[in-house]
Amino acid sequence: MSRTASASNVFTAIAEPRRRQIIDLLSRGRGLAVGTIVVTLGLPQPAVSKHLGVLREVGLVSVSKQGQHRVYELNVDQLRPVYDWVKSFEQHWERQLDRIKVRAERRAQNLASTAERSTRKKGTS
Amino acid sequence: MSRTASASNVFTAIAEPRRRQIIDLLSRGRGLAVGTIVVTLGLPQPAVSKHLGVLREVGLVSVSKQGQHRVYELNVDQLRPVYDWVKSFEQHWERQLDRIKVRAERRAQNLASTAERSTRKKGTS
DNA sequence: GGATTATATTCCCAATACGGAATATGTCAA
DNA sequence: TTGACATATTCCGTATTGGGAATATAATCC
Repeated sequence: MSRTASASNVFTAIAEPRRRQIIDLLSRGRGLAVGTIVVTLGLPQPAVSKHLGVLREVGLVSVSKQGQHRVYELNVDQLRPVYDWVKSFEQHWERQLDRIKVRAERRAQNLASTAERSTRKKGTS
Repeated sequence: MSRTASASNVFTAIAEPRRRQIIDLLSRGRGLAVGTIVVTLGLPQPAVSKHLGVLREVGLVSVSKQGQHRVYELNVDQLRPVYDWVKSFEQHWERQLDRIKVRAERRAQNLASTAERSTRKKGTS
């Protein structure tokens, strides 16, 4: 299994767009057979099986046999490391938003006082 | 530049552990020279430059020349797609937490009633 | 058993990825 | 200019990736 060798971590697993698609698909509709995924995403079956293999390997999905199909289910908790990592930057956006807000307010102030001044001028002229 | 070719998206860029290290490092200490990164992470300089190249290519960092060094700065907003994607699974954790909570409460109830029963038994015995 | 369906695996291939060593480029200082 | 730094780029080698086609495995139905 060549493609799975170094895909030993979740970050690598989710780097693939198709795999994120599969994850998205699995995140709604609890438990999907491979065939469903194949049809829904319009990918060749071997490709889907391989991607599912990678996801399985890092624990992002788990399988259960159900008759002649395998039903795949998302183990959403395995995404936690990604969530935690990226969440640690949340504050930066907030800070940035704050800066933008402050700047906007300052601009508004300036506009207001400019308007006031020009109004006064108009009024006095 | 071989490694940068298909690393055209942020998800691929952050798949590399070293690159995440670099991002982490840059996230504190606004603006770092390459040499600082090299020393701090203990990686060979060419490796650092290459990784920075990838990060630059996807817009995750930006450079400014400052004398004879280049100062790299994190563009944290470029991590937004990752954040947004993974955040969409937040509710699943909450749901899971809810389930756990409910189960815990049920357990607590059972324990309570068991305790009550045994107390009553004790009391009546 | 034999055919059919569902899925996994294998093989082959072109395209990268990443590391290391060497080298190029750019900047400052004397 | 020469030399010392700081950083980027190139070259090379090996490993890995993902796709496609073919095939293997497994379960189901007749």
